[in-house]
Amino acid sequence: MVRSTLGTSLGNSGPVGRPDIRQVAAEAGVSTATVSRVLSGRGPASAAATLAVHAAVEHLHYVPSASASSLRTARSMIIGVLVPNLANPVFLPFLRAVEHLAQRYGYSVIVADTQHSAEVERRQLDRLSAQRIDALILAGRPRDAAQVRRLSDAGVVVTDPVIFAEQSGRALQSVGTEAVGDACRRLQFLGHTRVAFVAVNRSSTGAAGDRWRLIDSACQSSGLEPVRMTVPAGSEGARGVDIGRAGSLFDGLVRSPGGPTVIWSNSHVLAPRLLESLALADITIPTECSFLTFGDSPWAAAYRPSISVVTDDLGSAATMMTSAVLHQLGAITALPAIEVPPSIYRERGSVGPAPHGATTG
Amino acid sequence: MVRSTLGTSLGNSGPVGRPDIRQVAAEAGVSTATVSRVLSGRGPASAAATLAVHAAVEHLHYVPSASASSLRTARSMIIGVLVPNLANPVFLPFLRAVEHLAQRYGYSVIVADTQHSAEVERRQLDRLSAQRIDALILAGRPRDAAQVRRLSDAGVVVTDPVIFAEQSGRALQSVGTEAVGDACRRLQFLGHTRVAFVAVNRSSTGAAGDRWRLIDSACQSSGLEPVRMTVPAGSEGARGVDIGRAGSLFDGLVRSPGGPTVIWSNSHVLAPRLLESLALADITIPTECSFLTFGDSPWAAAYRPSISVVTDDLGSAATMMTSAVLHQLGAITALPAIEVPPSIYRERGSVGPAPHGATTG
DNA sequence: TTGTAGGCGTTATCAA
DNA sequence: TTGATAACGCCTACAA
Repeated sequence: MVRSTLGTSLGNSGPVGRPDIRQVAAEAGVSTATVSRVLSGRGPASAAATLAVHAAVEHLHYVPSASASSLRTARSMIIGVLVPNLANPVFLPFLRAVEHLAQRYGYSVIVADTQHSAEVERRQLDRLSAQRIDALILAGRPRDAAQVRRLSDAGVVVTDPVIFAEQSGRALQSVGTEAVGDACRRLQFLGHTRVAFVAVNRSSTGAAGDRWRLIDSACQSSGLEPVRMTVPAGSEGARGVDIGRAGSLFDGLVRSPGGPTVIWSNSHVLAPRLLESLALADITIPTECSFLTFGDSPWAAAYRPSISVVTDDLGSAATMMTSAVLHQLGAITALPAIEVPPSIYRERGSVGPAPHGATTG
Repeated sequence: MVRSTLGTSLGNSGPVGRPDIRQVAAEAGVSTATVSRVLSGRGPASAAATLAVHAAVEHLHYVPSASASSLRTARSMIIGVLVPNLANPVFLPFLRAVEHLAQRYGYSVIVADTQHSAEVERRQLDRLSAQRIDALILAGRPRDAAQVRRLSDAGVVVTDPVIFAEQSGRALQSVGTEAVGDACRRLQFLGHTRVAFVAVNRSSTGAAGDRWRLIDSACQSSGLEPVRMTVPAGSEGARGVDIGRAGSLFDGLVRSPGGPTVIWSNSHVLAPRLLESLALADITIPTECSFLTFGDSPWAAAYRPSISVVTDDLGSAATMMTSAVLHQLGAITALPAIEVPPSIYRERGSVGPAPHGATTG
């Protein structure tokens, strides 16, 4: 009989392979079935057997193979998280929340960064599919809905994507709606008329598009004039915005009569670059121009003037999504009745009254 | 024969289970062995067979089970990343780099956040062990070296932890040494004498300890007097530092004769809180006190005065570590001869000459 | 170039 | 309460 060549590759004095459930059984003087029952907690086991098994496990440092278990039980105990762009820090609290909750219930988390590419997304989903993930948490809208649906059809628990659009009915998806309205009303009250929403020029679909629609409609309601601006995407991760160019852009824009009196940054990553551009153009905040951004952080609060934000607490959102997922997976019995954390408009020093005379169109 | 109850749970009209390699074989009119050979690329296969198999795969949306494959081949195609604290944004580029490289070679990445807890770490390592990860990347120093060694003994490729200590010989671990020296020499040149290194009060071992030793010895070489300060750890993730208290702390400290003229923040998360504290105490930077921090970001650059940093490009470090790992795993043949990206002292506006009269001890 | 068959480590069934 | 045993889906040595 060929015991396969695997694991025989090393000399007999080298590190011995991992212990088997059979070795544990032998050491404990019971059958493998008993070991399995004791360790999984499913099925009866005498106190004596339990003790013996645990002793053997300790002694041998036995850790059961997830592959074998998954194969047998058809549950991988893995949750996949599909992130549109891991470079964006907003996903860190998100990921963290998912990971914390997941690990508490014995699940592992596989991160898959789409890198804003349909091709990468396809491969990532294939990989997650291969891993037979029990659940998929979408931190952004997937490019290929069909592939996701296929996973769902195969029994994977799939969440709705976390997006910031107004049109969808789901509670988690409406994140942002109210706060954007609050911000717009407030800007209007302060005498502003024209708002420039600035996003990085990406392949159209994405959070920016959703947010734009959101802002657009909120502005209409408040009688504000929204303007959509894009800055070119630079090299990933480094300094993405050509600051000099953006500086002159703002210079001509903000100072011209009829120009916007509010700059609204689409993302927390973009904001500091825009702020630097404004500083280079010697535009003072909030006297000449108010400023706000999506996404909060200690840095935004520490900046002078401190930066107003519309923020979403993605961590809480992730906790809720993960709870729901774990509930569907049967890991949590009662779904805690937590409300969706509303997004918040947090006004700070960077938003002030519109500069005099700016209200004349 | 009992075909098990799994997969029979749903009615015959519901979503059908995932296709099997046997179904693919049947559809393609070949044997399972041929399917396996075609898909893995290992072993011969005729053009006709290859074509038929691929057609069947497309048609059935077949994705091979990683569990089964792992079980058989003893390779999980999973890389584990152990992070000491996912709340810290410095790990985002790190994680991103690992994930990008890993996925390019077919590996999935499981994130395990230690949450600065030995107990959580143990469970996380157990889980990673259960998943039979092929490699473990340590983004921080593990509490329990023994457990990690056991993984290593079991054949898992384990990296050295990314730490910032001076004592170790490995290139990747020396990240930080030079730059800290640069910063100290520069501070000395600017007339500074006393440097306060501020860290969050954690359970001693960690990057802060390593960095402290690093700074301590670098200061000695430059004739600077280092002082170690800690601020209490607050609720995780929220506002971790009691700003009011820290403010008064700095007030008494910086303004007293013989007090430090440089505040050096241990982390990029801590920095904005300290800055806010300094602002509350009306301490002006860099006139009254210079400021620098570990870890860079667009926000640090955008801050006024812009913040000097000692930064490490953990993304590049992660790329290197992952390359090395993939090399050891046999996924990459030739290890690219990239130099270790040296850490950099990036002086910006927040560091200036020592205030007059401060040099008298 | 292809097919047959056995086993990877675990769990669940069933009989004792 | 326990143990023997048959799968889970895939890979690969070996024979054809």
